[in-house]
This record gives sequence, structure tokens and C-alpha cells, in this order.
Amino acid sequence: MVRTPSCDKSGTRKGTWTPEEDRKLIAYVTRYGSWNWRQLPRFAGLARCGKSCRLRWMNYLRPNVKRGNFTQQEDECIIRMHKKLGNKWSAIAAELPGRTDNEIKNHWHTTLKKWSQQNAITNEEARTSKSKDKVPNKGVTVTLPANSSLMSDNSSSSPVSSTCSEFSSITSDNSTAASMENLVFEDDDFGFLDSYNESFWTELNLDDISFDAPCEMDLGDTNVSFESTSCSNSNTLDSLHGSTSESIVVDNDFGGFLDAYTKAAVDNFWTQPYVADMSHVPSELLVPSMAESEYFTPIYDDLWG
DNA sequence: AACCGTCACAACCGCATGCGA
DNA sequence: CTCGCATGCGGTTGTGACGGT
Repeated sequence: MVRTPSCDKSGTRKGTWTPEEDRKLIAYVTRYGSWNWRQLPRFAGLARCGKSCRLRWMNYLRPNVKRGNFTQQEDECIIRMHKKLGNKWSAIAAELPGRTDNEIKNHWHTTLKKWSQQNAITNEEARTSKSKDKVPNKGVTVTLPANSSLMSDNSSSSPVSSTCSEFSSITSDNSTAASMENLVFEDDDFGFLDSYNESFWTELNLDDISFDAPCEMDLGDTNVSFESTSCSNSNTLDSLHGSTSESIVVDNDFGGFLDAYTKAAVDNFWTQPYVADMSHVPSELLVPSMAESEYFTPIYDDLWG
């Protein structure tokens, strides 16, 4: 699942990002911001193109990126939005806080596309049979299969057919087509899953997932959790290089993201604005070899090492 | 145990778009 | 208006994991 690192002719690295590269990118972006992606790798000491840095940051390293399996609700939202918007992955991603367009796109192509197609066939068959019976058909129903990642081993008793009518089907009726953004999940909203599968919550770590609006700030309840259910590697950053067994859940405020690292960091380091006035950046930092210097290394060794 | 096909997903590539000079 | 640059977006590829034989 991991690409073999390689270099192109100009010496720019390609392929899988290493933990060390991630450290450098996080260190730079959290402190100075992404003021120019093309120039950033040079200043951050990364032998990567700006595009690659941006992609890595946007899809995996930035705060609020939610990892782990897609929930039933997310799956249904994706299917519904795709039906409505087509391959507008960024627009669909906007409806799913914490999910990236790339992740949604991959999930669609590997899983949901098939379901959707199968479902379309099923609906067509149902429509045909119903029309024979002269029964009105209201809207298009999308039912996720019981053997999905969420429905690992149960079938008829799946949440889809149980008490969560809000998500039990997806119709073309606009009145029920609320976006995920507008959905408020109370504890009870997932109550229907309680009787479903004991391993469900531990596998997905949904108890820490927040659907707060992106702009919502709640510093009093900052919730940052980096969880690993099976990986023995305690290095948080390294766990990013694991697969889907980890879920990284960060509430939607950047301060919270930074707070997660302050324990081991130099106290006043993180209190400085992460978007710095570059005129005050020590000149020695503004050279390609910056990251090879000792300037950052001790701090981030403490943070992640 | 070895092989093979499929799956999942990280990452790359090329084009589109936005914006300032 | 045009050009060039930076960024965003969607399609596609490459590779390891995994399950079946």
C-alpha cells in the first residue's frame, strides 16, 4: 500500500512520505503557514515539489482530518451527494467535515460505486415489479449492503433497516436531503448501533468523532485524540503511516491541534503566531538547508521522537 | 508455502481556475 | 485583454495487503 520512495531527475523526491518528511512539513506549516506552496519545500528543507507538500498537508497532516472507516451516515451522504453533484469530490467533501476529497474519491471508486450501481439495478427491478402492482414509488431508495465495512457480519438487523429512519434511506425528496453539515448527532443518534456489533465502536472510534461546524471554537472542550487500536507504535506521527486501523480525530480548531503537542514542546514556541512575519524569521532559516540545521530538530524530536 | 487476483489507498499527473501584474 | 504564476480539482496509477486456491 506504500509507494517505494524514488527521485525524479531533478532530485525531487516522489513516493511515500516518510515520518521525517512529515515532521518537517508539520513543523513548517504550523509555524509559518502555507504562504507559498511552491517555495515552501525549499524553506522547509523538503526535497519535494510544492504540489506534493500541499497534497500531503491537505489530505493527511492538517488538523481536522478524520481517518478511519467511513460511517454509515457518511456513506449515505456521499452517495446522495454524488447522485446530486456527480464527481464534484471537493463539493462532496465540504459536506463531510474531516473528510478530504481524495479520501472520498477513493472510497467511492473502491466501495460505494459498486453499491450504488447494484442499488440502481435493484431499484430498477423494484420499480418494474412495483409498476406492475400499480404501487406508487416515492423517490429513489439507496440501501447500503450488509457486508460493508460497517456491516461486517450482520445483515437484516443492520442499522439501515432499524430505528434510524433519518439515514435508513436516501430519497430524492429535498425535504430529507439535509447535508451532513446540518446534522446534529446526539449520543442517542447512534443508539441504534448499540445492539448491533460490540466491536463496532472500538474499531471505528466513533465516540470521538465530532461533526461540529468547522468554524466552531470550543477551547474549553478541546478534544484531540490520536488513537491506535492495534498498532503498537506509540509514535503519533508514525501512526499516520499506518493503515485504517488508526483514527485521528481532532476537533475543529487549530488551537486544539497545537495544544496536543505542547506537552513536550518548548513552552513559548507554540504561543507564537504560526503565521509568522517573515521579516523576523532568522535569516539562517530562509535557506534550503534550514531543516538540516539544529534549529528545529531538538524540538520535534521531543514532540514526536 | 507459493502463487495469483483483487482490494484499498497514497500519491502523481495534467488540466482548470483564480488572481495579480 | 493577456500573460504568468499559484492553487485547486479530478482522473489515474502504483504498490502493499489480503484472501483464495
